[in-house]
This record gives sequence, structure tokens and C-alpha cells, in this order.
Amino acid sequence: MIRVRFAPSPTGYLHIGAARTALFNWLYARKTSGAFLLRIEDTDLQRSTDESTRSIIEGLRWLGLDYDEEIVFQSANADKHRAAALQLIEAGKAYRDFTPKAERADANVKQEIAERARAASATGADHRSNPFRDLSLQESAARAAAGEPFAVRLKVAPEGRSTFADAVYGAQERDYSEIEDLVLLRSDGHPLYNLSVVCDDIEMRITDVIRGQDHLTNTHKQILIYEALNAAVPRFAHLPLILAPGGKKLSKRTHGEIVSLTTYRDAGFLPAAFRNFLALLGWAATGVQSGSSVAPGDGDADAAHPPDERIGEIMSLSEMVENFSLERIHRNPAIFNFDANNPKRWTDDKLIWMNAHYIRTLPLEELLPLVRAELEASGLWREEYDGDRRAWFARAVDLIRERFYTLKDFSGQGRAYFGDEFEFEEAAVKKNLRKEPRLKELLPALAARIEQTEPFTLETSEASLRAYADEAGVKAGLFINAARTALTGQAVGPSMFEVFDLLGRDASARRLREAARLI
RNA sequence: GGGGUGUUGGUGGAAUUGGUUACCACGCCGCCCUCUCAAGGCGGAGGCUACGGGUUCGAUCCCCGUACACCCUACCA
Repeated sequence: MIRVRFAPSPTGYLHIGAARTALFNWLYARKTSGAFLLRIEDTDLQRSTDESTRSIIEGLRWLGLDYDEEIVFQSANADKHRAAALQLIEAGKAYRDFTPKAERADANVKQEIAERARAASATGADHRSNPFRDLSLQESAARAAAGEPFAVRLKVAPEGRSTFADAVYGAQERDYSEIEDLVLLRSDGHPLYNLSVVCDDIEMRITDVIRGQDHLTNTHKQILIYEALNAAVPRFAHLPLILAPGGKKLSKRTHGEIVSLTTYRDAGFLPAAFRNFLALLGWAATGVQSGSSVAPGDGDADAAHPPDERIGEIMSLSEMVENFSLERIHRNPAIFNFDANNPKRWTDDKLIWMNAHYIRTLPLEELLPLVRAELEASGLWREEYDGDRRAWFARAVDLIRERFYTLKDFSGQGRAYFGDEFEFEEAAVKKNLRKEPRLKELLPALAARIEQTEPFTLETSEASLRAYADEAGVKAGLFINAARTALTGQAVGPSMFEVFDLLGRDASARRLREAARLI
């Protein structure tokens, strides 16, 4: 059985790239009827926080990615990792390195690495020239027993090469001479990343490791550890990275909240929409695109892919699962567009479009609870929306959702539909009310007509308004636009008579009168 | 310094294991619809498939080189 895992380190919020890795692991598990496990890699005690762990779990729940089995906390396995390292020493596959630990500042590691490499090539030193590499086991054990601190390094063979077939990137190989004797255990006894990952993956019986491409070259080192431990090597699939605009690495540090999953949740994105968008970063469901190569009148040619069976970009979770395959993941990095300085289009255009698409096409029953949550959060929710006015609420949401991009719009632009306290947009007041001074008298008169309209429906409200426009000698459009601003505070919105009908006679008339005061 | 991976219009992707005018979505522009704005429908602009060679009757697709980007190279993860 296929077993995959998502293994984030809880050192901050869950970001976009990690979320996609989780999604792909989940899709693969569900597609293959395998297991999707969650492991929190909290070995870096300095940086790991419970809050991050909670946000990761919340993020997965928000995305609808349920995990099987108990969460594994890597820190709980540290003793096992240490034991594994010590066992490798006994087996002669690792050695104690008594070289004093070199202190280095995080800031210039890259530079230091390059300098060290240059120096090494100048002196002819290679990765196997560690003086403690061939120390006898007895002497090594004796020095350790005497209390001398040591790190544990894996003994990498001087000759040969490591190879593996990546499900995405294909055949990979790396000469052993490129790989140093990697440290398994720090001199303070703390197990290091590569060891911990391998030990845990073995213990969790992971069959397929699906993770970011940034680990592609690390994989060779991990394979060496698997081999030293005599464990079966899993299959690997590396995912192309998601980059920031300009091809830069996505980073919490430089890009901040804008790459955090919670930002999108809090900004009113739908999990289904966000998931769909993420799935398209680095993966295409199929080569068959809706609308492509359709020969009109040639029914047979298209029989293999009837229009409704073609896979477009909009996919439900089950469609994603159905169509998912590692083979269709491609190799080049994807850029996730965002611009913190552009309030209107602060994140990827396609993501915004997709969210709007979901808002307007989701079955109403699925959207309603999401809108309810938004209204509750902004104090606009009323219990009657779930009781007497349930049908009204559904109709209101259905009417206004067409123009909305995020759930936030229901409490923002949509505010006037759910209560009397709303703001007037200055531009709308200017354009639709103040531009025609006569409206100061006409609006209350129109309100009176509205009040006399019986019954008050979509049709009768329109008839009344148009009739009064004729009498007053103005265009109906003047009243319609003025009414839109009077009733909703805005210059844009649904068909005005729908709004009259929805808000009802009394509220409509009242707001028309009140708006006259703004002129 | 070394190694790895990648490069299709602004963005995400497609192109049936080389085969006609490189396709779709988002974005952009225009038209239609119209009480506004969206949505929807229709149409358009935008690419010498990073660049330079090679193989081939033919290359987005295969090979080599260059450039650029990213990743790894740490007693970080």
C-alpha cells in the first residue's frame, strides 16, 4: 500500500508552497487508495512553536486535506535517531568526528561554503580526508568514554555514485566524490535533518516521498543513509518550486503574510477555489483541454472526449483525485504572482478570478454556510436568516454573489443588503445623486409612489418607477441609478428592481427619502 | 568554487513518444447584451517556443555549447 507524508517544520505559518506539497501528497494518496500521514518536524527547538503546529493543522483542515493515523512529532523520536547513528558506528558505517565544532554565522554560510571549497581544492583535500574517518573503533570508543565531544558522520564510499529515478525529474545521479561525510549527529547529541527524516520515513513505512525540488540533491545523501541502515529506499517525486514574482524564492521573511495560507483564508477565499488554483501550479490535469480541437459537425472525432467529460481547469476535489498522476507534474518552477502594493490586485489574477468563479457557480447550499460565517464575523448575521427569512437570505446571496470576488464582499459591498447601516460611496453619491439637483424633491416623491405600490413586486416596482419618471419628465435611468445609490450606497450592483423586491417596500422608500438628504 | 535542475506570449499550463498558420485558461483591448457594474457571448492584440550551433526531408520536442534563474554544497531544515 502506498504511504505518503507531509512533513512541514513548524517554524512559521503554512505557506503556499508547503500547502501545494501537502495537496499533491494528499491527491496521490487518495488516488492510489493509500495513506496520507502528517509529521511535524519540530527538531529545531529554537524555532519551532506550538502556534505554527496549530496553524499547519488548521491550514490542512481548511484545505480539506484530512490525514490518516496519528500525527507524528519528530522530536519525540530523537532517541531513536541517536540510537540509529550509534548503531551505524558499531557497524563501521559511520564514525565519530572529534574535530571541534566550527562556529559559523548563518548570514554568510553560502560565502563560507564557497571559500571552504576553494581552499579544499587548492590543498587537494577531498571529502574523505577527515583524520578521524579511519580511527579504530576501540580508540574512538575510548575517547568518547573519556568525555571528549564528537559528531557522528556517515562514512561515504570514496568511489561510486548514487542513482535514483525521480518520478518527476527522471534519472538522477551523483558521484560520491561530490558528497562529504555528512553529519548525522551533532556533538551535543542532536540528530540532524537528513538522519531524522530517513529514520522517520522508515519507521512510518513511507513508500513515496513527494516534496519540493529543493531536496532533489539532498536525496542522494538520504539514500546513503537508507542503504547504511539496510532499509528499502522509497520512490521519490520532487515538485517544481513555486517562486515569487521575478523568479525569486518564496520566503516568509521577505514576502511576509502574502505567502501564508491563512492570509487567503482570512481574505475570504474559498478552500475549493484555493485548492483548485494550487493544483494548477506545476500540474496539468490532462492534455485534453475543453474547447480544443473540436471539429464542428464531426461528432465521431470527438467521441473519445465528449464536451462534458473533458477536463478543464476548474476541478472538484474528486476530479482532481481522479486525474492526478505524478507523471503529469512538470519540471519548471511556477511563479505565483502577487503585489502587496496593489490593493485591488494584491494576489494572483487567476486566483482572484477562480475565487469569483467559485462564488458565483458553487451550489447555493454550499455557499450559504460560508457567507453565514462571514456575516457572523462581521456582526451582520441575524438568526432569522436561518429561520423565517431563510429563503430570503438564499435569494439575497444568490443575487449579489454574481459580482463578488471574495467572501469579504458579502460584508463589504454587500452590507446594505443585510442591514441599514452602510456607507455611501462618495463617487456614487456624486454621480448618481448630486449630479441632478431635482432629485432632492423627486426622490421623496418617488418614495411615496413606491409606498403606494400594491402589491410590491419586481414588476410593479418597475412599472411605478417608470410611470413616475414619465410624469416627472426624466429618464427612468436617472431614477434607477439614483435608487441604486440610495438603497445600497453604491454605483454598481444587481438589477435595480431585483433590489427593490429584495429589500421590500418599506426599506426601499425609507432609503430613498434618507438619500434625498445627501443632495 | 563544485554539483544539480530548469527556460513555450505578462502569468499558469497544452502540443498525441519530431510532422501543416504553436493551443487553452487568467490578464489586457474592442464589440454585443444593458438601468450601472459584473457575468455571459463574439472578436482582437501579444511568441522568430532564452540564445547559438548540430542531427533530420522536417524540431517546442533529440544532441552540444552559451546565457540566465533556482536548488544543494552547514555540527540549518
